[in-house]
Amino acid sequence: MAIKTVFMGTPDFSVNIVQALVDNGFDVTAVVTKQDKEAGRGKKITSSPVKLWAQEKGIDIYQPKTARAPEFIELMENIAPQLIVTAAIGLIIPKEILDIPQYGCINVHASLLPQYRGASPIQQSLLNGDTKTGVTVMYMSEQIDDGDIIFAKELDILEDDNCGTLFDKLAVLGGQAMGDLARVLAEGKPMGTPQDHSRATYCKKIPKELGNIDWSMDGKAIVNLIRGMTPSPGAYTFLNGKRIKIVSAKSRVACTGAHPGSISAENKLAVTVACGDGFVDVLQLQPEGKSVQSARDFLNGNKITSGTVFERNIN
RNA sequence: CGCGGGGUGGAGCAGCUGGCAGCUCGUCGGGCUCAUAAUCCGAAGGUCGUAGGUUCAAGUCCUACCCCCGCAA
Repeated sequence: MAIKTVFMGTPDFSVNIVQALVDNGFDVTAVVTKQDKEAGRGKKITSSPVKLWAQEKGIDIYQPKTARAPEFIELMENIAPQLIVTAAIGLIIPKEILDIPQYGCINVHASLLPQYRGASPIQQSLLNGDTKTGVTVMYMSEQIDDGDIIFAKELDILEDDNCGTLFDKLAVLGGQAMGDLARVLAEGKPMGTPQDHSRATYCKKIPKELGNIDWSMDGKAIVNLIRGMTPSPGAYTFLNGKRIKIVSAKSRVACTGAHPGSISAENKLAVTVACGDGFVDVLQLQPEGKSVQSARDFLNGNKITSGTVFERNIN
């Protein structure tokens, strides 16, 4: 028997989850997603990925300004779903709605809770240089990501992973988790295990200024910053008054008296930058107005001489 | 009509005030090397985003359009 489900989510990550719900036999009768907004060049009106997906599938779409609105609560009562699944919905769900479905309101969160509750779990785990992450399937409560855990799936973070690749991997893992969820629900409403609240950590929305690289930091920290900020909003630095995004890099510890940020153009395959405890070999970058290019291409087109310095400000 | 950068041989770039299309890399052939992402010699490869216009002459000036990208949201 198909479980009547309402899905709530907004970004691409969420699309994978709903798609997986459909693939696993859930009866997704409606999706709730954020309102359309002006975005991008030319300020065009843009719909959320979940909305575009639902339009294609012909599934009902609701875009409340706030989930607390009485008419929205009433709407949910009328739909009377047996289950609500949420994934990265930018809305706070009131208790009145949490209590509607018999199977509860289940959230998919991109971290191993209780670590990284909040808005930017994937970014934070990379910024901290973690080697393991995962997705947690849990009941929603009235507090942020603190509900009882149904189950979690782990994933190793590789050195080459950045926010973009990890996002994709976790979206896939989240999709698999929906398959697991379907099997669990087939045996009735599962019991959740309370989180160890004493070990909880929180992460807020990442401010884009964080991407401004401080070359005096340790190489490892700079590389983790780059990994966590890429592809969006990106880690950046300035050269000759122009912003340059650093897309990927490796670090190595070495003795150097070089001024942090100064470039040594010895290697043709990397832009080698001095940092706090050695060097950061920049492998891919993106000058303002250009597209992403390899360090090799960058060096071919720009006459970089040793002593050129990446700055923190426009100057 | 939010602000701005850009579309030039396979790649990344230069080409100021219009007058034989250049640089770095790659590719192909050859030399030197135990060897090489090193080095030397040589070669191929471009309707300069598209369509018009100005001019004796346009990559270079003017007009319209298409595409890519950064910022801001």
